[in-house]
Amino acid sequence: MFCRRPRGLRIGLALLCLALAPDRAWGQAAACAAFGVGGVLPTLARPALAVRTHLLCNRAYAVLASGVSRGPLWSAEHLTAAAVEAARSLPRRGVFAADQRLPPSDRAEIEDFRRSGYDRGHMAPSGDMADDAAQQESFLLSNIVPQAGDLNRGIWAGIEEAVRNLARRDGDLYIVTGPAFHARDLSRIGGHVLVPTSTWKAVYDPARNGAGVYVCRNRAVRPTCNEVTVDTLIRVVGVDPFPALPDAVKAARFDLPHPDAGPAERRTRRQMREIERLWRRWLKG
DNA sequence: CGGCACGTCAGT
DNA sequence: ACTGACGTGCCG
Repeated sequence: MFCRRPRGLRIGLALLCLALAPDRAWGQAAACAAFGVGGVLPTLARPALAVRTHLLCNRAYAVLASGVSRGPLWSAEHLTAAAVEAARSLPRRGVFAADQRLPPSDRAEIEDFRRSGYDRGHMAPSGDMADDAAQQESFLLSNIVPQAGDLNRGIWAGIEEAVRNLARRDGDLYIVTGPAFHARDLSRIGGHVLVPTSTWKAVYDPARNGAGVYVCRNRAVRPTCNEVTVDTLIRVVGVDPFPALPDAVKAARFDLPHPDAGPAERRTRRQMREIERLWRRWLKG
């Protein structure tokens, strides 16, 4: 992970690579670690996810970029109330750009998203960033996945806002955001960039010593969200957002604030059929 | 992701 | 009318 090209490396070689890493890489890793609970960044519980990954450190978040999905697997932040205050008075702007730290074979390009039908969805949100430089870094495509517009601009935006409000109220939060890919229905845009089936946001609240995860279906028609435990995220997605947390905290349900209701969702034909089906089952007993 | 439930449809 | 393969949605 610390090496630029982990392709084909086995454990021993990876350790060697770690030992030989230049000072700058060590420094980056150390700075990065501060974004994780207890100084520990997220880990991958599913080994298949680890191929062609690159750990990238930014001013306000760390991200693990995948050359397979050509996007982030997780973005980790430590969001403070002070940062939220500063972000509030900062104009929201930035320029989407390919992340030149990644080799061309492992990164998304602007053209991949053009006319794809998907929004460029931030993992670490631009609205969390307290200064211009940090905000610009959030627009790097290593922090971006293809996201359904109604999700990105609807309930997902509401979740981001609700989480910022929680950070203001409780002082600080550790937040890890990422995509989930269901092998059953994978698609790509631009021939390269994998479209996630869901996007999720894990939140640890030190003030209340609790953690929970928002999970949203990344689809155009009915992009609904729900909450699950950290345990469920680890089992299903294969990312442990908070490895340093005790098992009891990961297993416990924890109420996260509900997002502000987005624009009223209109009822689709599919949804009507579902309602009819449930109604029939109810009548049967 | 995997497991279950359900709907569709083609072939008996 | 029955059956199994297949697709799709939901859930944790």
